[in-house]
Amino acid sequence: MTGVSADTLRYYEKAGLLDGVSRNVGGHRRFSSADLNGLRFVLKLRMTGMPIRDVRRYVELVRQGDATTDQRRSILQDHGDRIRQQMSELARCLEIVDVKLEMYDLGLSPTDEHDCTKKLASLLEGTLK
Amino acid sequence: MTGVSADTLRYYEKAGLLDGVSRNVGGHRRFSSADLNGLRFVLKLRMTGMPIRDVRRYVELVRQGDATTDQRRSILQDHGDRIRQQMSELARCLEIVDVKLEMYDLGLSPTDEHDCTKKLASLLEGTLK
DNA sequence: CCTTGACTTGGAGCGCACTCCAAGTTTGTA
DNA sequence: TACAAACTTGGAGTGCGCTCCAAGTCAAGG
Repeated sequence: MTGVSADTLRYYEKAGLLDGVSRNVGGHRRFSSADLNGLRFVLKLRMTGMPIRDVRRYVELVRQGDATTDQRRSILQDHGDRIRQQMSELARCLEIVDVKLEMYDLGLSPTDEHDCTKKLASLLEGTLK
Repeated sequence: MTGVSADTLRYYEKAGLLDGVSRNVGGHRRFSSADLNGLRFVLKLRMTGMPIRDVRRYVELVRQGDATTDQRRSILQDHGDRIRQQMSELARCLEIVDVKLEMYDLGLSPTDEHDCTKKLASLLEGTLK
């Protein structure tokens, strides 16, 4: 349902990223929809580069209840900022890849001296923008 | 100059990510500005998640000259697409983090049933949007 | 010339995040 | 009830990307 492997699920639970996944009589895991949404949120944090130990820390704070909301808020605020940074960094890199592609589409060798190459060099050196 | 460690530089060269870094008489590396821009481009690829083996492949194609421009163009096009995917994925995750933050800012426990919680659940389940 | 610090190499080690395995248990279908 | 498939566990193994180390060489200031 979430695209993660059973092994990863078990690993996440053991690592403390999933809280209170209940079991049936035989001991098999039964994921409630709350478990599922917890997992989905954890996956969003992971997908955006939060290390497992930090996710664990966040999940621990959730378990500790309302007294920790301030800490959690600040964790998420910081993480949101990091995501925004990642996005702008990706945008910068994409620009460079696209300029390089533009060069290829103009049929230029990447070692040629040319306006486009210079633009690329400026971008790479960070002397532009 | 680029923020990468000397060890990483040596590792990248050994791995075939840097082409033709020249040496002085004593065998010490002397990075030309071309080397530097090559490195900077490699770093853009790495920063956007291209694995080292794929960067090596790209660099090998560059070394092989003009006959490989088509392959290189398609590599960069595919990679550009992946970057765009990453960016939209980050945007989706950021939206969810921001909704969660909104909940915290409203002073709600994340386990409360509420409009905002429902919005978050819809986002997590992907039933919305 | 001498010393100190930065460089060279090959190779070992590390942290992260899974991923796989073996041996045993539970579940669902015929 | 039999049996295969899917689950359980602890722990070992894998791949990636560095990062560190030891032993030796080179470079620059006093």
